[in-house]
Amino acid sequence: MKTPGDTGFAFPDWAYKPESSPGSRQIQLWHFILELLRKEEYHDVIAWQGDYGEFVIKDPDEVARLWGARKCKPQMNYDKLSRALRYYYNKRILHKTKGKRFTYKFNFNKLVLVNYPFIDMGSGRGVPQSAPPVPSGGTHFRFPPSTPSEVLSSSEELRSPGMFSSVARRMARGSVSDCSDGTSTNSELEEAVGADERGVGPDRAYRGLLPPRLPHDSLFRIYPNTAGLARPAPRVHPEPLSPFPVSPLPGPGGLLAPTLSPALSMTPTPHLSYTPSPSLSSPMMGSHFSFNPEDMKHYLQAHTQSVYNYHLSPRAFLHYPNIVIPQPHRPTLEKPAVHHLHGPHHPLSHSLSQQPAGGGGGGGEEQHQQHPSPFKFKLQPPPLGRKQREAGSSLAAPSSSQSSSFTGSGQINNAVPPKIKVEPISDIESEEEVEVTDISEEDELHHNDEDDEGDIFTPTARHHHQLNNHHRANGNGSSIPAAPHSNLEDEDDEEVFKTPATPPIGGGGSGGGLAFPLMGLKSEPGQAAPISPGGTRCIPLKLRFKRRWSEDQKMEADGERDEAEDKKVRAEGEEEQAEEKGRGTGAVENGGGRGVILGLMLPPPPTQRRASSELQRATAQLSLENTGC
DNA sequence: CCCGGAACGA
DNA sequence: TCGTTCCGGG
Repeated sequence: MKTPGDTGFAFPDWAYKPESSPGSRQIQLWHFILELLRKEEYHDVIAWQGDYGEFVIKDPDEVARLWGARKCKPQMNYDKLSRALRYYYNKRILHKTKGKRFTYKFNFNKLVLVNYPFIDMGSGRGVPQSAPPVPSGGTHFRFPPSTPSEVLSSSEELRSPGMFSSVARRMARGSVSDCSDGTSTNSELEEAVGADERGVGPDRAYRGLLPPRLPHDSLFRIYPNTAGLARPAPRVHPEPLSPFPVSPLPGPGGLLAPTLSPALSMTPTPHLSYTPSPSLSSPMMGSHFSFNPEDMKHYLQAHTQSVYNYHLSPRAFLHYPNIVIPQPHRPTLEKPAVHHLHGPHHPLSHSLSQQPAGGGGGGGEEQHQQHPSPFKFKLQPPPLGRKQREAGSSLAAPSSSQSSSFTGSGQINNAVPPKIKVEPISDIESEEEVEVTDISEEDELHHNDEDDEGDIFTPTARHHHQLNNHHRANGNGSSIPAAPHSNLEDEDDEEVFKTPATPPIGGGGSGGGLAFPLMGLKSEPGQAAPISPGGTRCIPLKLRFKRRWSEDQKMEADGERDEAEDKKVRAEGEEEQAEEKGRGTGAVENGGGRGVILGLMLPPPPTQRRASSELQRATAQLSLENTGC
C-alpha cells in the first residue's frame, strides 16, 4: 500500500492509513479513545473536557481495562496505556495537557485532514462543563493544512487502484471481532452503538463525537480573505442539543451566498442523499477559488469517508455543488452519479451488509466502495523527538512562542479581517513567562507546526494550563479565544523557508505544478497572487507551501532537521523571520488557499441528519469490529 | 504522574 | 518497519 516511492509528502501515514481508520481491524488506541469518548456510557471513565479535543480520563484504570480488553491484553494498565498515549505525542495525534492529570488533547489537525476534516471533538453533550456552546467563534479548529489542494495534487495517486482494492477488501472483511472473550467492552460498545443507531436519532448519535465548538468558525477565520464572505457568526446553533457548532454558514445566510468558484457551477447538486438544502449547501466558498470538481469530489469523498469512519457529525459532511459524494449506505436514495468517485463508503456497507437497511443496498455499495482515504499521499512521519525541552525553551520561546500561541481572543469574530490576523492579542505576558519554559518546547516546536493547530483547539489552554487553568476551564468553557490562525502563518512561513524545495510535490516540478494549479484556480483576482504556477513558484510557492504544509511541513522539516542534526529544535530565529514575511505576503494567499478549503468543507446544514444516522450506523459497525486479539 | 529509551512482536 | 509494552528516571 504505501508506496515507498512516494515522496512522502503529505500527511502522516497514520492519517490516511486504513489501519488508522476506525474501521480497521486493528484498533489503535486513539481510535479507541475516540470511541469511548463518544459513548455516553463511558463518560464516567473518560470524557471530553474543556477545550476541544481535550479529554480527561476520569478513571484511568477503567480505561486501561477497557483498552486491555479490546486488545486482549489483560495486563494493560494505565501506565502502559499512557505510554501508548505518549507515543502519540510524536505523531502529534495527541498531546498532554499540562498541569492536568489524566488530561490529554487530540491534535486533530492532521487527522482531520485526511480522515476527517471537520471534526471536532468535544464533548458531546455528555460532557459537563465543556460542552457549551462555543463561545464565540470557536476557532479551534483549523483546517487541515494540507487541504484538498494537496490532496488533489496528488490525486494521481489517489486513484491508484491498488489502494482501493486493498482497502476495500480490508474493509469488507473487516468487522467481526475475533476476540471471543471480548470482555464486556466489546459487547458493550457494540450494544451501545446499536442502540444509538436505531433508537436514537441521529442527533444524538453523533452528538457525542463532536465537540461543542465549531470548527467552522475556525475555518472561517482562516479564510478570511474572502472578505465578502466574512464569516460572521458562523456558528449558529441550530440544534440545541447538539453541541457542535453548527453549520457555519447557514446562519448568516449572506455568507453562503457567495458561492463557490465561478468555475464550478454553483448548482448545488443534491445528489447526495443527505444533501442539505441546496441553498445552504454551498458554504462559504468564496468566489475566489474554484476547485476542480473532481478534485473536490475526491476530497469530499475522502472527507465523507472519514466522517463515517469516525462518526463525525453530519455537519462534517461537506457539501459541494456538482460533486456528489457517495454515501455509504443508503444506496436507495439516489445513486446519483457517483461516477467513479464513489466514495468512501466503506466498510460499513460491507460489513453491514448484514443489515440491509436500505433496501437496495447492494448495488449502491458497489459503486461506492472505496477506501477510506482516497488520497494517498502522505507526508512523512515527522516525528521528531523533542528532547530538549529546556534548551529549546530558552531560545525559542520568546518570540516564536508568542506569535504562535495566540491567545487571541475572539478576534475572529469581530475582526475577521479579511486577511489573516496575525497574532492576536496574545497576552504575551502570561504566555511568555509561563510558557517559555515548559511550554516552550511544545509550543515552540509544535507551535510551529502544531501547536497552533493543536492549540487551536484549545487556544487558551495552553497558556493557561500552566498558570492557571482555571479560567479556561470551564467556565466559559469555551474560552475560545480566538483564533489565531495567525499562527499558521507564522508557521507556514517558517516552513516555507526552510523547506521550500521539499515539496512534496513531487519531485519536482511537476508535482509542484500540479498542486499549484489548483491554487491558481482558486485564487482570485485580487488577492492571492495567482499567477501562473511557474511564476508563482518563486514566491508564492513558498507561501503556498506554507499554507498547505504549514504545519506538517514545519514539523517535518524541523523534525527532519532535528533528527539529522540534532534534536534540538531551535530554528526559531529563522522562523521568526519567516513569520514576518509570511504575514506580509502570505496573508493574502493564505486566505486564498485555505479559504478554498474552507469552502469545500462547508457543512451542510440541515439535512444531514440522515446521513448522520447512517453514519452512526456505520460507525457502529466499525466499532464492533475492533478486536482482534 | 509523566517522560521517553529500549526491547519486543507482527 | 511500525507500534506497543517494559522499565527506569524525573
